[in-house]
Amino acid sequence: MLRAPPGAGPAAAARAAAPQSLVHRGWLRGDTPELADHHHHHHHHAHPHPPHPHHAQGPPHHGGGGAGPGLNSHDPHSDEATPTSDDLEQFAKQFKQRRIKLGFTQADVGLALGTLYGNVFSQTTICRFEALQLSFKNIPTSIDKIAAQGRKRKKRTSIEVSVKGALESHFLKCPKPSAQEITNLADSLQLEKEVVRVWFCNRRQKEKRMTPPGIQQQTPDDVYSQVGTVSADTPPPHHGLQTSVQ
DNA sequence: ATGCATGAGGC
DNA sequence: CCTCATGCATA
Repeated sequence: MLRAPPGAGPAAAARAAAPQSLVHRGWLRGDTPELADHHHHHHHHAHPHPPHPHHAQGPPHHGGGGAGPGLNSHDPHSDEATPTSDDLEQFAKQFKQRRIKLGFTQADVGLALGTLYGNVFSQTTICRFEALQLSFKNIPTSIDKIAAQGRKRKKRTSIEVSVKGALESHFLKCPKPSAQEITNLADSLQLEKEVVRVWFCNRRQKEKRMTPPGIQQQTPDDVYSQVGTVSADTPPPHHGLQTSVQ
């Protein structure tokens, strides 16, 4: 699966990466996401805990699937990085292509980022970023998360396919069962209540990633009926589907 | 690439 | 307890 980078360890990866303050504005609209060495870069060290709004809700993210209609309510006030879903998509795409071209793995990138900014990203995060399954609510939070880890993680319980099927069935009927329902469902399936509860939580998250706003399953005509409502913006065709896997 | 798990923050 | 963002471990 993951193989060592072609004659290049993390060191090489670190040497190569150098976007600007990834955790800030530079990373969404700055110059091209060049992984190749750059020029100036005043390393303003990563601040411990800026009063970042941990996670604001309201998913402006849309799946890479269908072209994202201009649903952005770009705040007119000249603050700054009000990332456009469109920009993100383009950036992610270029980012991935560049990364692959240079022969780096997602893990390499995440590690390199950590080496440079003390902000480590996991392979998972890089992967989800490239797949546009991240919302950018808070990029710098990974620090909080990894810092909080110092506990014994429960072994991943593997749920049998048959059981998964049963859970799926219930999910279709009731995506959000009550504590009581979870309890007896867990009982009938011989699983810990917590496992079932978490399963539903994760299943709901998955649902949102698979059916994000922007996935019009209606007739193509419908997508055109909304132009002129939000903005006279011209939605670029984009790609149809993200089928390319590593 | 993705499934299950952990945690923060919000009701 | 839920939602979200993340990550370890795994298929």
